[in-house]
Amino acid sequence: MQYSNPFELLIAVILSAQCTDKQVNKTTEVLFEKYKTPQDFAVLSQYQLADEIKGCGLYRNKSLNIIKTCKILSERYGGRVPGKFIDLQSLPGVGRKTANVVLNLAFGQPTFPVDTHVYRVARRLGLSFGNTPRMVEKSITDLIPMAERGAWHHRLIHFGRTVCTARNPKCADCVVSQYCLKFKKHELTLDKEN
DNA sequence: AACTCGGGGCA
DNA sequence: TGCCCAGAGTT
Repeated sequence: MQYSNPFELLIAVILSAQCTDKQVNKTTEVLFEKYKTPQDFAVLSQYQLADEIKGCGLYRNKSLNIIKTCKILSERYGGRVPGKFIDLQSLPGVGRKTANVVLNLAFGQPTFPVDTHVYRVARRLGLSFGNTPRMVEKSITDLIPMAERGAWHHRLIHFGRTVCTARNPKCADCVVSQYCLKFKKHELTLDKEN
């Protein structure tokens, strides 16, 4: 994702939940042409914004959250995106994953955003010392050099979408099944439903 | 832990 | 057509 400032990045990442980057790019290309600042978004009605972002799904939640977030940004943060995790995560529509994406891409902080694919793959392969999202996050962050974070993020996601899927993982096609904790413990099998 | 939101992607 | 989902919030 290439966005010209932290605010556009934040909005784009909020929109990207359960939605493809392609759809987000198509939506934001039009959206940021009309509205550029938190103040521009804060005065929109929920229905106006919902209509603009409809293509990204979950539009009722997202439009309401974005408007709330933009009001907070303009009233409490001088119209700027805060650079602290605690501040970001407390914004409506912003969870651990979104906050970490913004911290990494907009503020250059060494975070590793953990989405559902990274979360699942890390636990199955035993890349994490614990099962909670923040333990997976810390384990992965410690394990992978920040210079390679972006590349590994995409590799793990692609791996999770194509091979190490949530249901019916393709263990027969998996090049690392011999190292997989779940596979060794027979909690994953070659063809049974998981 | 389980549910909801929802259009898009894909078989 | 029907199933799943490159998340977060609520109960």
